[in-house]
This record gives sequence, structure tokens and C-alpha cells, in this order.
Amino acid sequence: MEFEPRDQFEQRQKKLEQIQALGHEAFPREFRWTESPAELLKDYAAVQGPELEANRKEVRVAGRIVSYRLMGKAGFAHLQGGGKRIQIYVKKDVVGEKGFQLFHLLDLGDHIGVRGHLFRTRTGELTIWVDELFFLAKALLPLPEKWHGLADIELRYRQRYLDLIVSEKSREVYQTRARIIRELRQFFDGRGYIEVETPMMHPIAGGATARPFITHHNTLDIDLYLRIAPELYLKRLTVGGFDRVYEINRNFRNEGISTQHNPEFTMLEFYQAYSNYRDLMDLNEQLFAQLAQSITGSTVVRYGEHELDFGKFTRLTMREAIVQYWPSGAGAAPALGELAAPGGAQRAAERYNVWAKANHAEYAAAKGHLSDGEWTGRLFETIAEDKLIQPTILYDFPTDISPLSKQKPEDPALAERFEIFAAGMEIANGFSELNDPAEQERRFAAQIAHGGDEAPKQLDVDYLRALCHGMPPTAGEGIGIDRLTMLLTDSHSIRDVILFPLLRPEAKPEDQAAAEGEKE
RNA sequence: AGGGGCGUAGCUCAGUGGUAGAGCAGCGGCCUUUUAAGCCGAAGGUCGUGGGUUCGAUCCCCACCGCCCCUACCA
Repeated sequence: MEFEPRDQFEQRQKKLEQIQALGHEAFPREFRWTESPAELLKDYAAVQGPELEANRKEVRVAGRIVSYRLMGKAGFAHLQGGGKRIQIYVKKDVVGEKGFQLFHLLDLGDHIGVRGHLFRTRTGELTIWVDELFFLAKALLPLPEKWHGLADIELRYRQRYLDLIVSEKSREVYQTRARIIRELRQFFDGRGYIEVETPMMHPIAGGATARPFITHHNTLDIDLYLRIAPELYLKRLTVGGFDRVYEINRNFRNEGISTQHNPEFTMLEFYQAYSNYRDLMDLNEQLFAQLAQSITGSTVVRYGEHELDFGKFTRLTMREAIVQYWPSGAGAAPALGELAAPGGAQRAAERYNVWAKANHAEYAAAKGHLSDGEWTGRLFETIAEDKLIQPTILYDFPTDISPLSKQKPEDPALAERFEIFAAGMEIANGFSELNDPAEQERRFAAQIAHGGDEAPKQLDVDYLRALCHGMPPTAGEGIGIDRLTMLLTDSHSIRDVILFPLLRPEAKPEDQAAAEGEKE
């Protein structure tokens, strides 16, 4: 197999043969190193040249060649490792005829090891004075341009490895992502939670309203759904006596792709017995403040033009948010009581839509008949959702759109549910878990009767049976890790925090020709 | 799915209705402390794909492919 650019591919292959002819293995098996380039730069940042000469520091270092300057009988290069670059200096009369021949045959992108000692050049750069070169692996294809890097966004996603080699910023995003997940584990482990892994292939897609992916198991000859949420399995575990349980893993939803949506995304879900949704709200305030502090060094986090303060959350009910963000041109905002009255949310939506039409704003549109709660949710999404820039806990959701939440005792039309918004994005969703099996069965049945792609097709009888064995009063929550990472790394597309986001497969030229003339 | 934008050398980008340009990378030469090393020389392209208009299309028109942004669905 050969790849573009073919001339360079062949050129480098020839060099590899010449390197072998010098007596080097083409693909050696190991190199014992003493420090990484990143470690050396960090540890010797303050050590000056004379001191390096007085106390000679012998090193063995491996890395990828990312710059190369040959000047007759000597040359410089930079070795990249651990995301950082250290310079090496190779002199013909030090490494010898054969060593220098090897240096000649190296290309940008090759992996090498060096043995030598540290010094500083005239300009003061920490550099390895190379006594011996080791060939470690050949790059048969060239690196992206050294100055501008990989500007083509598509290539950054498709060939993430190149992005990671060339962009320290990109590398840092994924390191931060790993730190966030580590912090989350620490946070929950420290509070007596147990981490579990529940199935990702479900016979019934449940735990959320979303369109699932379908797959097939050959031996059992059954269709399975890639999970849209782990919720119903985690709650079975609270029935089983894991009073505090969490899972960090992928969900799959067969829906749109955007800067905020990838078909597979990572979710933290956790459940805490003997607690309600208010307990979780308090827990979240601690969690987000602590995370922001440890990840970014401050509870105030810059996100684009905004400064998000995770040290203080606003709390709003859904109806309060509608009233608060009601556009001033659309007449008087509805009163809270009006929104709560039967038909009130729909009347408010109709009033809003008159204004929206005249002002080319987004409508609170409805397909078919909506219940009061659905209208309230729709109105919130249209009017308020993208205005919630500062971290906000939105609570008191309509029961109609919360099929797995407990109702408020004083108002069964409202559920003990909240969501967390920041930068206009939903990043978490939590509630007091419905543990009354009869009520849960009614809600499931209503969902199935409601129909649509996103509703379950089948009653999850096993889950209802689990509830019948008694689930303790429990509060549970899901946090979107990808979006959380976006917030804490100032990334504005979910594809910038997912290493390999889903893209359409590259079309081969033949396929493109075959697609000619075909129409949708 | 609808609207807008983009696609030119391996990479980063100019450009024009009349045979295609630069920098970096690569190739040959000079150069033993360089820093986006420098100097000299040569090479590299179905201008995303396919049609159309035209004497002539990389450029204008249409369709298709891919990516980005917005809207819709959604977390």
C-alpha cells in the first residue's frame, strides 16, 4: 500500500533501505531512555551552561524529529516527546562517519533515540550534545507544515494523530479531559460510591427519549439497541443494594450531529439512595466549583466571550425562566399562575408566537397536540434555554416530560427534576427517581401510547419487576462529559473534545463516479 | 433535512475566461553553535468529481461528493 505524496513515500522507503544497509534494524524493538524531552526541559529550565559543563549530565532520550537543520558537517534537530521539544546537536567528528550518515538519512517525523549530555548553545537553548544516534522508526509520510500546522479542520478530525503531533493545544484538551474524568472518579469514590459497568446492548431502549441504533446478535438471533442511557440498569443496582453507584461510559443516540451533538457521547450517571433532587442540587454546586477550581485554577472559567462563574449557581424554576426571559416586545410576560393554569402555557406560546412571527424569531412550534407540560417545556426551550449563560440550576420540570421522575407532593403536575445549564448548553439532568412501580407502569404505558421514534416500543417489564422488589428513595443524575469538557477547555465544538468524532466516511474516487447521476 | 460558506502542489495559502503561483516539506549542491537557519539549482498539479455554456473553463452555470457554520431533531 502506498499513500500520497507518492514521491516522498518512495524517497523515504529508499532511505529506510539505506539505513538498514548501514547496519540498523528497520523496526527496532525498544530503546531504554532516561528522561523524556518534556522532563528535561522542565527539570533543567533554570540550569545554566557553565553548570552543565561542570556537572555533566548524561542522558538517553527518545523522540520524534520535528525540526531538522543540517549544516555541512554538523546539524541540529528537535526531538518531540511528552508534547515538548528538545534540541539535539549532531557533529560528524563526534558521532563518526557512520553515525553522521544515519543523521543524513533521517527525515522529519522519524523516531530516534540519542545518547549524549546536556549543554546550552550560544543562544542559550538547552540542547543534547549527541555522542550516539539510534534509529527507532521511519515515518514514510511527511508531517504537516511546520509553521501553520494542520489548519484543515477535516484533516484534524480524520487524522487526529497528526493534529496531536502538531498541536500542543489539542493535546492539552485531551489531557484535560482525562483529568476531568479522574477528578470525577475521585469525587464519587470519596463519597462511598461504587463504579460499575452496565450493558451497552439493550433488548429495550429505555432511560431517555431518543432514537436508538439497532444491532443484531447472531447466535441469539435477536435485535439489540445500543443504549441511549444506562439509567434503568443503574437503578436496578440501587434495588440490589448498591446505594451509591456511578458509571462513566458511552451512550448512543441516532440523531443529529452538531457542535453540541455526537452520535456517541460520554455520560456520567450516578445514583444516591435516601436522597432527593435538592440534595443533588447542593452536591452539584460543590462538584462544579471543585472541578472548575482544580482543572482551570479558578471557579471563574473563560468560555469564549463569557466568564462562567461555577462558584455561584442561579436557581430558577422552569416557569420563572420563561417569565424572566420573555421578550420585552411580546407584551407583558405571563404570570407564574397563568403558566400553571390548564391551557396557560399554550396560550402564552400563542401570544409569544405572534411576536416571534413579526420579529423573525424562533417559534414555539408544535407538531400535533401538546399537553400543558409539553407546552411549558417547548416555551422554555424557545425563549430561555440559550440565554442561560451563567451556570444555572433549572428545576420544577413538568411531569409530562419527566417519565422517570417523582412528582412534587404539593403539585403532581411538576416533577422533582432539575437540569444544569451553562453557556446555553444543557450539561446535566437529575431528579428524585420514581420508585412507585404502579406509577412507573402508567408513565411507560403513556409513552408507548404517545408513540413516535423516540418512545419505547415495549414495556420494560423486568425494570418494573425490579421496582416491585423495592427501590429505596433515590436521587440520580447524568452529566455530559463531552460538554463539560468543552466548558472547561474553552472548546466550542464537541468534535474538539472527542478524539475521533463521527464523520461521513471518505468517498473513494470510484464511489464518487458511481454516485454520479444518482439523486435523493 | 433546509439555508450559507469552503474545496488550487504533501502542508499553509495567493490567483486569472487564454498552457498554474509563493512559502514550508521533499530532491541535488555549499555550509561544524543553528532557531520558521541561510545561499544556489532542479522538480512537483486531472485547480474536489461529472456535465453544460464558450473558439477556449481552475474561473461562469448545473448536478454530485466532502467539510465547516446556522436552523430543525436532540443531550
